[in-house]
Amino acid sequence: MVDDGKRSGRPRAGEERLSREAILTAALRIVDDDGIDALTMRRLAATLKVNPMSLYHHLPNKAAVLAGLAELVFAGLELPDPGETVPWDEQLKVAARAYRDGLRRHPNLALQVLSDTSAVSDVVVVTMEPFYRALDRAGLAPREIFEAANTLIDFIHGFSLGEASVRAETFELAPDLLTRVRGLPADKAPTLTRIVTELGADGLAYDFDSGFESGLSTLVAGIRR
Amino acid sequence: MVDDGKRSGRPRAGEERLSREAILTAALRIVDDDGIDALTMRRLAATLKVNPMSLYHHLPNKAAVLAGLAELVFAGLELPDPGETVPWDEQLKVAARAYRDGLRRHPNLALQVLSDTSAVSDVVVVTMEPFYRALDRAGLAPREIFEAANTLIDFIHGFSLGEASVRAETFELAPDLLTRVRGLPADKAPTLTRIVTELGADGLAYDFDSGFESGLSTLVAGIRR
DNA sequence: TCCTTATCCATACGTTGTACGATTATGTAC
DNA sequence: GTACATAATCGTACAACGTATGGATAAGGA
Repeated sequence: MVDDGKRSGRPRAGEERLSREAILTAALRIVDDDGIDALTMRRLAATLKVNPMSLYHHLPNKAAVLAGLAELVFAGLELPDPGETVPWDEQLKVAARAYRDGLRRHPNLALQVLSDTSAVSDVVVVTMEPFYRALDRAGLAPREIFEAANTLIDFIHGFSLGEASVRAETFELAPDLLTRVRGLPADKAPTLTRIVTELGADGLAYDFDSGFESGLSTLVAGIRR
Repeated sequence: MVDDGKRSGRPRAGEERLSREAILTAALRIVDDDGIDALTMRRLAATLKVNPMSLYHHLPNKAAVLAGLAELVFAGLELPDPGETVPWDEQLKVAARAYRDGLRRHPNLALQVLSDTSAVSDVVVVTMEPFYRALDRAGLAPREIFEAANTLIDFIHGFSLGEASVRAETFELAPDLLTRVRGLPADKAPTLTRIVTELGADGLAYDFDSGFESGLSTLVAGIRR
């Protein structure tokens, strides 16, 4: 009989191998490395060198693990706030860029994060303060602040979702769109066809960064009235 | 031995019980009724009174079923285009509202639809033509049309995602936010705290429709420069 | 007629989430 | 100390899942 170090009862004080935090950290690593489908309770337990059932003492089920991950990502968001050193519109953009960057750090989690309302709303009210501050400085009424912030957040969410999905498939937008449009009957989408041919392959080259900046500018311009 | 009507070989001509379309339609029904997790190959087969393995003759795997559903939803999107009977900004809004409505018709699929790039891009180029037309009428340059359309679509996606998630949990935003904010240390989010108290419970009452309209107006104003 | 291909079914395998109960240590009350 | 509730872990087991494999039967072209 070999003592492989595994013991079956409660570990001695200070020797606990598990905690909610440790589990979530390991889970985040798995998801970041190998995608959300790679996260199974068994694999998670294995990386923690623990029996799968031990996880259930710290988290009630797998859904709670996923929710915990969303929470983790959101808690890790720290939006910088340059305050009054810059105009309000720049202040708003800085926060928006940081928000996007935070989501982008864990692309495999984008879906989970963006759709997990409970995790989101717990932290989001504090996280979004820089948005509110900037919009307040812009002179908006309370209700307008609220609505403008929501609009901006929705844009970032939609953008991030697209960015995460597309990145996940290593998808080439420009050439794909070109061939797609060329395959269309010309009268199906005349305006699109004209735009694409006017732009040509080079002009179509799209990158996410400039797409994001463009959207941001449009939104800020709209908020300014 | 009872003949229960089941026969094990190829069905006679005209008696086929399956087709890609029939499978997807049944799948959509399951998802709409009981959510995405309720969609299993076994249940799908059962509702079609067919052996689970029969599905695999028409679709290679479950992922293809999900992709097919996304495709179905997108194909069902028909954006009305009032054309020149209204100003370009109204034309844009009409298309945007229809797009949102289309997504809202299958809230349990929102995630799948919005993250399935391949299904999306195949149909989306045609579907979005009304957007391009309206933006063209606004006098934008080709590149600007492209960017503005993307921004608008991203906003709708983000908005729909939030709407679908929240609806799925029958979540009450206003009272929840109030209690949440009241539980905060007052200096954690001063601007938010001030806004919320200024608005009060009534002013906070939020409904998705007006939130969407507000975002739409902001975006249109931004596009107009 | 023969042969390929299309459609459906039966069986079976590996993987998943997790219910249940046993085992051992901790912390508190006496 | 002794007793006991509670906490942390492990072992076993099960139902449900996606789907690989292969067989049955009919369709349709050669």
